[in-house]
Amino acid sequence: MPHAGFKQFCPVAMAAEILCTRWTMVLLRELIAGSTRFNDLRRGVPKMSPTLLSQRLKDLEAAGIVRRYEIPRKKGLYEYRLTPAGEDLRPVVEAVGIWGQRWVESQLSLKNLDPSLLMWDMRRNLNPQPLPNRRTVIQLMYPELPVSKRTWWLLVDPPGSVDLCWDDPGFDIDLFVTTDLRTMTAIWMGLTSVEKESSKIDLVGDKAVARSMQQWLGLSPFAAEAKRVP
Amino acid sequence: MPHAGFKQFCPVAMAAEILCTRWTMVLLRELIAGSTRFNDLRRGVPKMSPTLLSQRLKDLEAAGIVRRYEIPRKKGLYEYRLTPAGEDLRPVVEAVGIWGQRWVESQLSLKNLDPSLLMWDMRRNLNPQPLPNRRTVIQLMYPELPVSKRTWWLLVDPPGSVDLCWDDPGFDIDLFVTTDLRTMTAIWMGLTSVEKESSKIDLVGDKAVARSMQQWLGLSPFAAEAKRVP
DNA sequence: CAGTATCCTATCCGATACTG
DNA sequence: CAGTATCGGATAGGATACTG
Repeated sequence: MPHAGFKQFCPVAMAAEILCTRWTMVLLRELIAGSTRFNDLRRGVPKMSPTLLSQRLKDLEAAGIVRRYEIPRKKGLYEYRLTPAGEDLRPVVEAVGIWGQRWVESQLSLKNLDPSLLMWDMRRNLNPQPLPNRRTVIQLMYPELPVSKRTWWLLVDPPGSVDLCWDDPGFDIDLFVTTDLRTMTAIWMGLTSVEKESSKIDLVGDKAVARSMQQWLGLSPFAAEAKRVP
Repeated sequence: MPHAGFKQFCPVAMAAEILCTRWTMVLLRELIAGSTRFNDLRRGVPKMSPTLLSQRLKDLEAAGIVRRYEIPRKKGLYEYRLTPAGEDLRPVVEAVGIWGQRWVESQLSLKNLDPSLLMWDMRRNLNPQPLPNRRTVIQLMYPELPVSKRTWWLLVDPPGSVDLCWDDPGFDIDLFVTTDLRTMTAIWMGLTSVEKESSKIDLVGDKAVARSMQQWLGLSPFAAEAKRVP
């Protein structure tokens, strides 16, 4: 009988029974990063089937880690929110992420490029502060990708709203960024920098916005952690 | 195809691919607690089949987390030791254990009683310091258990050696402890104390050793973490 | 002591399509 | 939008016995 428990009273074992099932840690990361709606979660774990996502959310609910609420005055819309027990998983997910950033070889991570995921994360962490105090539109283009995933727009509306579009929003573009997905991902992960990769990045448009790119690009939460793998 | 990767460059996902497979977290706890030999590891994860243990150790080796050494001058004896990457997993395992101690209901943990595991852990964490400065022998008895698992002996030899026996070592006994496994486990986990459970524990022998039981019993590494489940 | 070898199956999971 | 329904298949892993 695969997947009985570990039969250990140890808290590590008990917790691992809940936390260390396939996809769970990744889903928790997504919840902790702030996604609450089913389809937002799907975006964050695109390779997970909706059936399994649904299943895992139920498991987490049964474990007291998330709760499902209907949004007030919106019939049929739901939110998954972390309970205090769920919030308290933040140190766990952080520890896992820090270890991954330190010890997993970049080559391996960079085998899993995914523009939707990257852009979704960039949207989440983008820092509007260095940008002009007006609506700013940045177009990112990865020429090597098929048309449907090639071009993306980030709309930044002061003071803090950031939107991601995969269709031309029609506004004037402040900055055109053209590069390859691997370079952009490596920068976002903190493995390199805009400056170091300047030969691989083409920036056209507002000089100030271009110059502050490394700043407004909010990097991965783990970007500051240096690689330790020998 | 079950069990491909998550296809995410995120360090949490990359790390989870390595760390969140079945048994791995529990095995890591055992390695971090200090077990190095194959059969010691088996003792720490008794419900894991040797085949799978062997498999996981190979996986961990491939991931750069453990290394296998032949013990010098002892042909055929091996040790599994954590690499720096493995040592750096300590914060991960700690975070998982702390969360488990805080949020997993005691009832659930205490469904997984196991005298061998408990005694093995008691041996590891026992604190000889409050004991007399001579060889001290403590007999633990769980009358409800079958004979083969009923009686255990802890041999403490100053300054720091602690042995566990499951056959009468023959020495004079300083303290006879008789209780039930659930009570002893709950105490060891920090869920209650020797004093609170005094009605369920029978202590016969050296008064001083009996009185300092709560002290020399080295508790679980997570015992200090208070339950938070509502 | 330190593992292999073998067998077998329960179950997890991926894929796809569909619904209120 | 927020999930369910259904299906098949791979495989992880449990049980047990055995070996140098």
